[in-house]
Amino acid sequence: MKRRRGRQKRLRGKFYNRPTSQVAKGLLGKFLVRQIGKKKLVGKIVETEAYVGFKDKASHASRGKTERNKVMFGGTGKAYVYFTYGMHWLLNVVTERKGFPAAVLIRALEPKREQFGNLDIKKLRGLGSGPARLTKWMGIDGDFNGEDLVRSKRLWIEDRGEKIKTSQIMAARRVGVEYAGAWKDKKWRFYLKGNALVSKK
DNA sequence: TGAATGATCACG
DNA sequence: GTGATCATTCAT
Repeated sequence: MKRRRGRQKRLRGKFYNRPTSQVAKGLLGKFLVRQIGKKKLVGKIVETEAYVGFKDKASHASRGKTERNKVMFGGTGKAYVYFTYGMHWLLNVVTERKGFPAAVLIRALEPKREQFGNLDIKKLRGLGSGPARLTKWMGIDGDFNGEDLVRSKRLWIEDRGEKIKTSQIMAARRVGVEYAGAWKDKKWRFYLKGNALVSKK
């Protein structure tokens, strides 16, 4: 039996070094891969949010560089992982040029069918639907802060040839940023239309 | 709707 | 040092 191969392409720096909303939309339909020893956890990205620049009041970077957010100011394609609410880890991918703080929050994954075809939708949501759920599922914590997704052997994003049409991409207000003044109404959350793993409608 | 739960940030 | 806040989730 021949193994089909060669269709999976890891995303490179060029993909991430673009305007953040474009990257956020571009990540929909790509696959987040977590390699743990010989095991792989794979989930399709179905929901993202863009956090852009110094002015975005919803962004951690709006009040300048700090110990926590410094990865956002560094190179593109790095993971920005932070702890919040005293119990949750959230995963972002850093975008745009060095020195300009911007990132895409990964909000929901659709666990790959081959691994989880026997689970009902409720259990799949428990794994991948929500930014803190997916990090818990994949075992992503502060140790991954600054991880280079272009080179890492344990975490990356790849293109598996799935094509997403513009008409499938929905834009909405971001979640949990009511404090952000006028910026709370920016439609910088993107998700795949009709997908059951999206965290909020 | 509210509790859980602790790092981070602004302030002084 | 201290107190308020928080890019969430789960149980009530």
